[in-house]
Amino acid sequence: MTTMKEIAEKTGVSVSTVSLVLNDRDEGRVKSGIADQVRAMAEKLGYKPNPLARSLRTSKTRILGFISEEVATTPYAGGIILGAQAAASQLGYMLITVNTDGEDSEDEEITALKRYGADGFLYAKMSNRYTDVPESLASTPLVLVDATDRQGRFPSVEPDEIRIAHDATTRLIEAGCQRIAYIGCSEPMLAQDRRFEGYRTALEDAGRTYDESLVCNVLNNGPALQAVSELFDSQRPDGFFCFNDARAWYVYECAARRGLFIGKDISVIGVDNHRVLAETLEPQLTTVELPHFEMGYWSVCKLVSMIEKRDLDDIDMPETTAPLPPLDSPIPAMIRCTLIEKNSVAQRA
Amino acid sequence: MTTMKEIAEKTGVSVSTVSLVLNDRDEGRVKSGIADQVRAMAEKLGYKPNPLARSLRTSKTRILGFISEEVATTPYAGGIILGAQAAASQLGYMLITVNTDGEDSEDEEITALKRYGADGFLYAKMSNRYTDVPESLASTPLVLVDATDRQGRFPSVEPDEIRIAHDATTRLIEAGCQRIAYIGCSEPMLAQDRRFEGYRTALEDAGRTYDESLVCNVLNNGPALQAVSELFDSQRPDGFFCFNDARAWYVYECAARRGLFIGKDISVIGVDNHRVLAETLEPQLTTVELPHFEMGYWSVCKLVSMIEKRDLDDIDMPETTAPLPPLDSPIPAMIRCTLIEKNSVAQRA
DNA sequence: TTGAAAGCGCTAACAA
DNA sequence: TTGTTAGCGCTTTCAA
Repeated sequence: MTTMKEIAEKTGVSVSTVSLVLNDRDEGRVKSGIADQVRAMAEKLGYKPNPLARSLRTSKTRILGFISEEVATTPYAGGIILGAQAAASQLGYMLITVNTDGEDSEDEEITALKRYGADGFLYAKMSNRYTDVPESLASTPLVLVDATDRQGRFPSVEPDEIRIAHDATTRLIEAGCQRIAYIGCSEPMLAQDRRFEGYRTALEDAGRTYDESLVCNVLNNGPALQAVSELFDSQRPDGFFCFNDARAWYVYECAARRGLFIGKDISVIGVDNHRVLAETLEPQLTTVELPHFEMGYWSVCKLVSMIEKRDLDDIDMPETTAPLPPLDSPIPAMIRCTLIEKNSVAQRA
Repeated sequence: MTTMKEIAEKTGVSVSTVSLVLNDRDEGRVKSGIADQVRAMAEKLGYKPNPLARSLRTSKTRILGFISEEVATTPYAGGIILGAQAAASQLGYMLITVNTDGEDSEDEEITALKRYGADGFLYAKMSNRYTDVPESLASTPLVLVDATDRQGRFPSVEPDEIRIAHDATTRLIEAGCQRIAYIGCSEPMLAQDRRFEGYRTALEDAGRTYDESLVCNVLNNGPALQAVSELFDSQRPDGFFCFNDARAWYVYECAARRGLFIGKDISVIGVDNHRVLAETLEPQLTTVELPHFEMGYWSVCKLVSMIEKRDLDDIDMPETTAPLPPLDSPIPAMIRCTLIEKNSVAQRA
């Protein structure tokens, strides 16, 4: 590893000059001839600054801590982390991802990260909920990801759940569904409340009346299938908006057992948390993809702008995001919908 | 943040003494009275060493790089990372997880990590394959995770695929299944070859003849369901060993469409890559969980033992896991798989 | 316009 | 048994 010292020696200048030049602080302070020489030598020797030494001096590490309970364990987390990493690397930061098992380890991991000098933190949850931020985090720059600070002290980046649900339900309406059910989540969380709201207002916006007997909130196990089954038979819906793919699966199962086909007899849109389902059932199940990548990406941009106290308007998203597919599907019952939208990420505060 | 200097001043000794004591190198070099005083003061002041400064001096960072293509994007990766993180944190290391999008970014990320001073690397793949290790990694301590070095230069930690398949198939035999099918993966990879081998030898070990018409290797999409369907009808198997849960899904689908029930009419064991399925279909599907946590954990132990050039026999797995072979296991490249069986297979008399 | 010098917090060889 | 000293590689006054 080449050091500034070597460059200084080989160029016949002092280390301070090298430092000045290589940090682009030479404007009007170092003769441009010298500056050029230094730069050339640095290039030739393949100089790369030693971040450790720099950090020791500046107490800025360009390290970001990404803290999540289960996030990194769940499939959909991947997108968030990927996005966060992309942004970090583009902005010259390094992302350290840490999983905490909920309780104990959390504070430990946070202190560890702090000692390594993390400049700021991302605090991510699995699904949008009101969240209490651990005290140990309160003193450093912090952005919540797919979570909302209960005390409203910290900025957060979250998907626009209402809109997601509104869009999905509207799709079902436009596909000609008459009786649209909502298979939700019976655990309390923002995502559930908001998706339900989106479902409801979409119906109302289309001039329909919301019918609570078409709603069924279940957990991810046990009696869920039974509950969906009952709804299926008693209400005979022809369209389903599902909180996630696990729930869409129950509908799928009901249909299979009754000899019905999704995309033909009934329409289903599910928010796709676990990519498997989309991959496995692709032709039949319509999925809504949450803008995970974008969430991660945007959170990091936000965080860095806080750390460096500057606007990051110049930073734009990479082109990885897909546009909304047109709604011209020939078979109305089969709506293929991959909803990835940059602007469906709502930014708060 | 308290520094050694402060401790030195408040205790009236020199920094070197403090350093000696706090690094437990004071045996016979510092009077025990002084040592005690120093330790007490450190404790009182809540001293934590500054890893940056230490690293700058020692050029050891206690940072480990975890590199994976898609791993962190896929659900089952979570376990590996969790395990790796657990081990790292227990051994006093920090894990930096990096996703590369395959080609370009890989070398970049690696160099970045190297500049941050990573002491060693974990290189993980999604499913056991022969892997070419990037040149940039060849010079540092390295352990492959769920992958095998094509040139055999680096140690790797992988599940015992043959045994997994053998166990699963045997289980089906014991459950009384007469015609056991294997739904495999048609992409070439070690895991597929080995699982197939395990399936086959299990049959033979039970005195049965392997029948190739009961084997169906498919991809994860398109014609897969069709192929499984045909096998289902033409061969009428009563037991299925599936390469992964996506494939178990096809069997599930076939059963549902024919009014059959898993766990009653047919038995299915699938290797559970995507935890969702286990959660959703828990009562019906028998799953084999790969020892992901253990793989991660053990890889880190192995890596650290290489870095520190010492045995880690004293390090044992946390309680959540099954016993592991000693580090100098006769087949060093292979880790014995821990089979976690969640549910029972349909029992036939 | 440049360089000398101090120091970030720590370790380690060497003196005392 | 303890302290002095010299850095690790970099940034940043302050003088020249």
